[in-house]
Amino acid sequence: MRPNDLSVGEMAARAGVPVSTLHYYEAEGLIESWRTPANHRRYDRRELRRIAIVRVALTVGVSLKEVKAVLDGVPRDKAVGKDDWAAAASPWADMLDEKIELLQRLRDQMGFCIGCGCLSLDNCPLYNPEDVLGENGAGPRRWTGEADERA
Amino acid sequence: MRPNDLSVGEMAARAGVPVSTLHYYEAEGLIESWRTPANHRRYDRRELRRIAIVRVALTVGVSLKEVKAVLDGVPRDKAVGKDDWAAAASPWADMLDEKIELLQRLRDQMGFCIGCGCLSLDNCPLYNPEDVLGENGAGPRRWTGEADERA
DNA sequence: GCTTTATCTCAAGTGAACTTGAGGTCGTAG
DNA sequence: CTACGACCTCAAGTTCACTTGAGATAAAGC
Repeated sequence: MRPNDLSVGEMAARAGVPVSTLHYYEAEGLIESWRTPANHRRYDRRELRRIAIVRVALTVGVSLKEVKAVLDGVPRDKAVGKDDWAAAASPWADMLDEKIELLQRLRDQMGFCIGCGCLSLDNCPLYNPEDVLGENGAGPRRWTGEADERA
Repeated sequence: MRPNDLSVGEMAARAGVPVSTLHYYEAEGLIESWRTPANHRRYDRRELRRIAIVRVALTVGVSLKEVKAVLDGVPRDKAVGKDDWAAAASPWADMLDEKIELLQRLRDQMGFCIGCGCLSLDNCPLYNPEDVLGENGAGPRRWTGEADERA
C-alpha cells in the first residue's frame, strides 16, 4: 500500500526510543498508525516529528497531556508546514517563555532571588507557585522574625 | 534557641508547598532541620532558597537526584553567597544550556528540525537522545525508503 | 481540665510515564 | 517443515515525586 511507511521497529530505531514507548504513545493518542494485513503497525514518516516533539517536551518538563493538547491541534490529513506547527503551539508560548526565564536564571547565577532584587521568596517574580500571594491578599508577607533573607 | 527559625508549617506557607513535601525533601536529604525539645522541626531561613531551587528545577525537568547533587555542593556552615551557588551549579551549565535551546526552538517555531536544516531526526543537533549515532558508528543513517522528511 | 491545632512517625496509596513478561501470530530463511 | 525474528495483545510491574491516613504527642486557648 504505502511502501515508504515505517514499521514500529524502524520507527523505534529512528526516533531513539523503545518499541514499547511507541505502543504507549499510540495508546495515549499521541501518534497514529495503520495496520498491514498481518496486523502490524505502519507509520507515516510524519509521526517521527511528533515523537521528537514529545521527547523534547518531556525533557523540559512538559507533560504528555500538555503535548497531546498541542498535537491534537496539528492537522493529520494535509501536508503540514511550519506555520501549522507554530499555530498549534501558540498556547504554549507563555509557559515556554516562563520556563526559559527560569532556566536562564538557574544557569546564570543560581541566585535568581538575589538577582531579581526581591527580599523574600513569595514576592519573587520568578517564583510564585499557584500565585499564592494573589489568593491571600496583596502586599509583601510579614512574619514574626525580622532577620533578612540572605542565604 | 534560634527564634527566627521557622516551623514546618511556616516554611510550607512561605515556600508554597505542603508540609508533606518538606518532610519528603528532608527525608531525601535536600533540606535540613534541627528539632525543638518537643521534636518539632525548625528550619534556618536558608532552607527556603534550597526549596525554591528544587521547585524551579522540577518544573524544567531536572530530577530531584540531580538537584541533590548540586545542593550537596553548597556549604551549610557559612554564610553562602552568590558565588557559592554559582560554583555548585557549574556542573549544570551544559544541561541547562541544552534545555534552554530546546525550549527556544519549541517556542519560536515548533519546527526545530526544519529550522536547523537537517533532513532527518537522527542527525539533528538538537535531538540526539543518548547519542545513539555515536554508539552505532559515525555518519548519517540510511534507510530503505527515500521519501523526504518533510512532515 | 479539656479541646483544638500543630506537629510527629511510618506505612501505604497515587499518577505519570513507561517497561516487562507471558503467550500467540506471521513470514521468510534454511 | 521447522526455526527465527519481528510483530501482536494485555496485564502487571517499576520509578519518581509525592500524598494520604492512622495513631500518637504536646503546647496553647477557654
